[in-house]
Parts: sequence; structure tokens; C-alpha cells
Amino acid sequence: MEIQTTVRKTKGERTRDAILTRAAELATQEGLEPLSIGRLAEATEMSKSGLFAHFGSKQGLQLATVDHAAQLFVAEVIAPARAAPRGLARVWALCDHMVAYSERQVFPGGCFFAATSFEFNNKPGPVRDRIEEMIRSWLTYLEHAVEQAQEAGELRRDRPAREIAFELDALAQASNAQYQLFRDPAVFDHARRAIRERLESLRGLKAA
Amino acid sequence: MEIQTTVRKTKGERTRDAILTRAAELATQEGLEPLSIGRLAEATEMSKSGLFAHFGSKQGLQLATVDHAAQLFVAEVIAPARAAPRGLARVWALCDHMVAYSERQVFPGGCFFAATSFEFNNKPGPVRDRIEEMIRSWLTYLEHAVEQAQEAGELRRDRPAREIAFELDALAQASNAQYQLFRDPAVFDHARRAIRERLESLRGLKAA
DNA sequence: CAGAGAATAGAACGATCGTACTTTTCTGTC
DNA sequence: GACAGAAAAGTACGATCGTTCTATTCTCTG
Repeated sequence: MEIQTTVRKTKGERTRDAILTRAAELATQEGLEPLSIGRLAEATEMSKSGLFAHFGSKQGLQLATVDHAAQLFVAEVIAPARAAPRGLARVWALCDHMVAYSERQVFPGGCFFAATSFEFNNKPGPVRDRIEEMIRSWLTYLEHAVEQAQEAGELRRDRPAREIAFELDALAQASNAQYQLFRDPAVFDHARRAIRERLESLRGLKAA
Repeated sequence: MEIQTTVRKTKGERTRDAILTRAAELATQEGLEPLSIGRLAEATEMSKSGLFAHFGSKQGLQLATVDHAAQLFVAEVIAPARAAPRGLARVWALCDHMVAYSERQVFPGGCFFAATSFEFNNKPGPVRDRIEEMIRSWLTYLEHAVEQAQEAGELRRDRPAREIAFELDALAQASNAQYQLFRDPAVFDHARRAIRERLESLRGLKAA
């Protein structure tokens, strides 16, 4: 018995999804590169070759894993924040969901992209490109949200949106990194408070 | 012909240092775990077994590499900042040197500890412990510097030093991470400006 | 400058890696 | 319910991994 959603997925697609979910989890813990086909096959209770056939190469698996993680990130952070009204509220929602995404351990090893970006920083190729693109689009989205808040007069305009986004992201990222290292959930409060304070300090002066 | 420093080092010690310097460089680029003995032997133009004998195990090599990197970090960031007078000046010096340490690419792949901490986050053991300890001591040192600035009346006391250190470190770390990803040196300016502004906003109100 | 001990090299090990090929089992359609 | 094609398993490959053991070369002291 199985819940049928909008589209009936073929067997192959279902196993593929299951593999990728597990792969994304393991990648945040062990790394995307050191995660071997054999390890993943064992974790999904499949044969090495059976799993391998889904992706054609290890790089194919890595790319699919990055895409899978990106979808999850969008669903967990971007999509819910879109529910908030444009402007400061949405900026805050984005940051808050970003912190929550680390806090709730959507991936068991913390933010997938924080982990893998460090791993692939100096490994040119399509995998690195896709990770970079994803992070860039996150930062750009955050930047645009800040811009909208500025245009709405909710945030001062004497600092570029790009740099404000940089600061907000920095605080969220730091909580992710430090939690993974020290396992002290207080860092999430620190990040949220610092973000709120920073946004507060950028408010007022409707005319800019 | 060789420059003789205070203490004449034995041949073994000199090779060991050379190996560790190269190992720390490669570790920030390829990772500390994926950096294989064979790769490192090739990079240092030694035999696998000749190199191996210096450390007894791969873990021994990793621990020695972390210690080596820690010494370099202290020499590049902590030591020069100690030249600045206690208080706000030293806080700024610490942050500025931290950013400069990423900017000057002391390690070719960016901050050694940022890279390796993500890698070992979920790999319990002595290597992870030592990385964690090093980062903790950096954050504690920064926190103490903030405390001194607060006690000197140069920074407000209505926010715990710990959290201020968290924020400052976050900004420096973000510039390191983003530079490695996007290769845009402007992020170092963003970080420095954000840090300066944050410290500025925490100034004044001598009585707290 | 000889000789002891440190430093390095060489060769080999079992294990695991990514990948290719073949064979078996399963799924969904007529 | 048979049958075509997808999905999965089985097996084998060369390469590289960390490590061990032995042999050679170098260094420094007496």
C-alpha cells in the first residue's frame, strides 16, 4: 500500500529519490567526495552496481545529490519565506528560516551547501559550479529581499543591499558552523538576536 | 649553505617541518582526510614509506598538521594583534589580522581551521578534538579581548562579550568562505567595514 | 674517518575505490 | 498471464589507499 501523489512515479524514480535523500544526508556528515558508492549502497541496502546504474558515474551521483539538496533547501527556506509579505518581514523570514534550517538539522551534518562548498572550493568542475551557483542564487535572493525592504522605506539605503545580505548570511552561517562544532544550541539564539539587532539598527529614516 | 637559527635542527626535524608545511597547504585545498600519504610524498618528492615513518600513522600526520597550522595561525593572527594595546584597539587588530590572514592566502585554500572543521565535524576522534580546541581558543581569546574593551569603557556592556565575539568572527569567517567560493576580493572590504561599523555601534556610553 | 643510529627508500599486503560487463530479477503493459 | 524492457545484482578489473617489513643511504658524533 502506498500513498499516491499527483503523479505515479516509476520504481526507478522512487529508488533514485531514496538514494539521493540518503546521499545528501551522508554527504553532510562524511563529505560528498569521500562518500563512496559502496558506502551508499550499503546504507540504502542495494548492490553497488545496482545503485551505480542510476547515475552512470560518481560525478553524476554528486550532481544529482546537489540538485536534490537544493530542492530541499528551497522547500525549507525559500518557499516558506515567500509567504511573508515583501519587505523587512520577508528579510527576517528568510534569515529566521535559514537559522531554523540549521537548527532543525534538516541535514544531519548541518547546512549541505556550507559543508560541500568548503569541500569543493578548490576542485574545479561541474559539481563545484553547481554548488557555487546555488549559494550565489541564495545570496542574490536575500539581497533582493533587502532591496525591496529598502525601496519600501523599511531599511536605510546608505549601505548596499549586497553588503547587508552578506552580514545577515554571515551570522546565520556562523551559527550553523559553530553548532556543528560545539553542539551548543545557544548559537542559534545568538545568531537570531544579532540579525534582529542588525535589522533594527538599519531601520528608520524613511526618507533616504 | 644554510641559515642557522637559534637552534640547529636535525635533518629529520627539517624534513618534518617541510612535510607539514606542504601538508597544511594541501589540506586546505584537497581536505585533510583525502590528502593521501602517496599524494603528499609525491608533492614533497619523498618516498611514501620515508614520509610515513615520520608520523607512524595517517592520524599522526593529521594531528601534526593541525598543530603546525595552529602555530602558523597564532603567528599570523594572534601574535601581531598582541602588539596592539589592550581594549578596542586589540579587538580591531584581531579582526583585521583575521581577515588579512584569509586575504593574504596564508593557506592557499583559505583558513585552515574553517576548512578542516567542516570536514571533521562529524568524525569523532583526536583530530576533530584538536581542531575544535583550536577554534574554541581563538573564540575565547577574541571574547576576552572584547571583555577588556568593555572593562575599559570602550565598548558597551549591554551585550555579552561572547556574543559580540560571535558576531565579529562570523563576519571574518564569511569573507573567508565567500572569497574561496566567488574569488571576489571585495568581500574582505565588506567584512572589515561591517566589523568596524559593528564596533562603532557598540561604542560610547562610558558608564554601563 | 669510522661506525652507530637516524633517515629514507623499496617492495609487498589486504582492502576499498570507481567503473565495465554480464546475468538475473522485477514491473508494467497488452 | 506472457513478454519486453527497466531495474537490480553479480563479478571482475586496475588503481590507489594505509600500513608493514626489510634494505639502503645518509648524518652526526667520537
